[in-house]
Amino acid sequence: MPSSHSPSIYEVASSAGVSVATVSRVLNAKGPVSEDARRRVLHAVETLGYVPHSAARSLSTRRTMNIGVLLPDVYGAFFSEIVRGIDLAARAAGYHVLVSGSHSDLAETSAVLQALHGRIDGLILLTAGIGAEWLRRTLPSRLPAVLLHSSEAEGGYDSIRIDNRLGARLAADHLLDLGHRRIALICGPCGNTDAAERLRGFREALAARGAPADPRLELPGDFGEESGFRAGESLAGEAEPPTAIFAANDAMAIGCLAALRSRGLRVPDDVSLVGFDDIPIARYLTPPLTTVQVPIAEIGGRALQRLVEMLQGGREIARRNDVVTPALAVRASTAAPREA
Amino acid sequence: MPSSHSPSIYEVASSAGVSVATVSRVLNAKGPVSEDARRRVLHAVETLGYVPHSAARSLSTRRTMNIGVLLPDVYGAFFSEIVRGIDLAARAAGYHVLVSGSHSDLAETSAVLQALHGRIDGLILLTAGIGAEWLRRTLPSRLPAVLLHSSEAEGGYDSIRIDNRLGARLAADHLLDLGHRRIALICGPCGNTDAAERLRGFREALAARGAPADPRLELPGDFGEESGFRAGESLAGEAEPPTAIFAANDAMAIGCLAALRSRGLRVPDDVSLVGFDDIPIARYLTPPLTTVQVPIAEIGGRALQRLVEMLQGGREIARRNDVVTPALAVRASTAAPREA
DNA sequence: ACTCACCCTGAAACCGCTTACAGTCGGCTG
DNA sequence: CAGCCGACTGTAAGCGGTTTCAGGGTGAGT
Repeated sequence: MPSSHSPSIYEVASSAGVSVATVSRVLNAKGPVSEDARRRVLHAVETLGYVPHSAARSLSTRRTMNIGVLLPDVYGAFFSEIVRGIDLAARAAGYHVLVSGSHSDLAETSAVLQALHGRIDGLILLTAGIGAEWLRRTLPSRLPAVLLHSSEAEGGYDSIRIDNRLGARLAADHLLDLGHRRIALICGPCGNTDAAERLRGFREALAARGAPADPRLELPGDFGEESGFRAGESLAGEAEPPTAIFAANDAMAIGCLAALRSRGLRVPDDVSLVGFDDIPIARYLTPPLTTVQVPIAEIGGRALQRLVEMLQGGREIARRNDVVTPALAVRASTAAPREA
Repeated sequence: MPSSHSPSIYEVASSAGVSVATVSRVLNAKGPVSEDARRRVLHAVETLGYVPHSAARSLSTRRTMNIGVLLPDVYGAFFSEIVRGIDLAARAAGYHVLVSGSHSDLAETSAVLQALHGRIDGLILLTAGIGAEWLRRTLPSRLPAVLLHSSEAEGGYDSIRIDNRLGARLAADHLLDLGHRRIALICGPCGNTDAAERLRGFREALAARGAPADPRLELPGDFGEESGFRAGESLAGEAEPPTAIFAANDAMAIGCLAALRSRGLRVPDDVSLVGFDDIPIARYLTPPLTTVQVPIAEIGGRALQRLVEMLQGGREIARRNDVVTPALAVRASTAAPREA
């Protein structure tokens, strides 16, 4: 039974008959220590159940060994995947992960950022929809940060982003190749740069092939299942429904699929459907969802590794703005249109 | 442009022409401060862009204002929901959330727990499958903790658990009421107490109604989609397939649904299917999944609130072992058997 | 005018750890 | 044998806050 309060390094030192400096040296493997002293210290640590107090350590080393992850919202499979990737890599590197999500507005985000001061060594920020100037104003300049999902290369910050335009083009081209001409789009939330880029890529692909651009076929959405469902209902109710639908993410595709089915439209026989993200369950839907494949967890892991490099390597590391190239996973939710 | 290093409380004090004690008093709204001094301090804080260093604060107050969340694994919608609930409540209470997942074995978990020492004020632990004695040996006795998903009332700890047996009975009774007699079960991972309880409730319900208990209809699973898919394939291949299937969680139900569909079995016409958890997409599946509804995010939120009460209320709070009662959400994946 | 309470304030002691610096000691070299 | 070097160790000064405690005003009561 250990004593009721956590022992400090002083108690370990006196129990081992050495000074605190020696205890510290043993525990951090720094500086020379005689084999005899080392043994005594380790023994004292063991019997007292000593664990260094990390706030104290942080105060003197100026490192906390934890990194912050700020998300626009903690919701759904996408979030879960990205955090999984980060957590895995963090553990390997000896870091801890402090997450925070559901930031309704920028003021709140900046409050959270403040509260994180001194609590984290680095930051991974999902910034879809956050402008570069806001970042520059709000992010402490000393805080190493990696931006995920930022729009263009945000000047001055490291970032990893998905080539959303390319992904959207892949999806649209796939549908065009199958012979579809009336293709609807379920957009993401306005203000979200990922969503905007996907919209742009989609339009470009259609324009490049001379497909009609019908503004009534671009429906609003918010990346949630519910909005996809509503869009699907609305499209199914059209006098002349589209023969294919591209949802800007998988969650909306799932909602849309449910709506189409409830309206008696079969996928892919009556309508083809493409999603974006390739969340784990996409392949288990009925029918399996054709979608733009993004290595979500891997991106999270890479972001963390990059951050650790920055933390260890100091300043001399060159900034990088990586772009991840998505691929199309063709499954059974797409087919040639009926009367093609 | 703020100076290149973060200002300390001393710089704020000298800039405001007061002592550090006064600055601290202003910032923490403790002790009397003249209106004049308060204004000067706040102004200095503003111009210097001062943010208190939380490690230093933690060292002297002995509180970190962050709580740890340990999960068996960071995966899927269930995790995401629970963290969302915790995060939301944490923000409201001024706490930060340190997550850690993917603990393959107990040794690793206990290492993580050690590393968390001094880093967190309290702990929320998803313990499905962790024994009480391990907890008592490993958890620092001073660390307030709330156990989620623990099996029985783990002596000496606060906990919130779902009544898994009841949930499973609800699901089974629903199927029995519809007239099903050959009901298959896709189990969760062995060693997981949630899974074990669900199995138990399922068997009890069948026994209570005199339904045949066929061990070949209890298939292994691991809470992942893939295992549900395999189970579904195996069941579809039977000479005499069951008329209903109860999957111990929604992810496996989704996998199973895909397998049944690919084998040409229709749900619910040929086979009824029930899941467990009611993850957000369950209602958007085709057909919408009948499932045992668990307020996942709410449970996370309650766990955090409970923890905060313990942290603020001190020792005089009575331990509680809450049980959350699930309800059955009947949707379109269940129907009376064909030849009933 | 003297006390006393009360409000406000600052000096200084912590919190627990790291680390620069200044030894101590034994053994080797010249 | 003096001198030096190198391996080891301890003392004490931070890190940046909070908090105790004593003291300096001020106004009221007598």
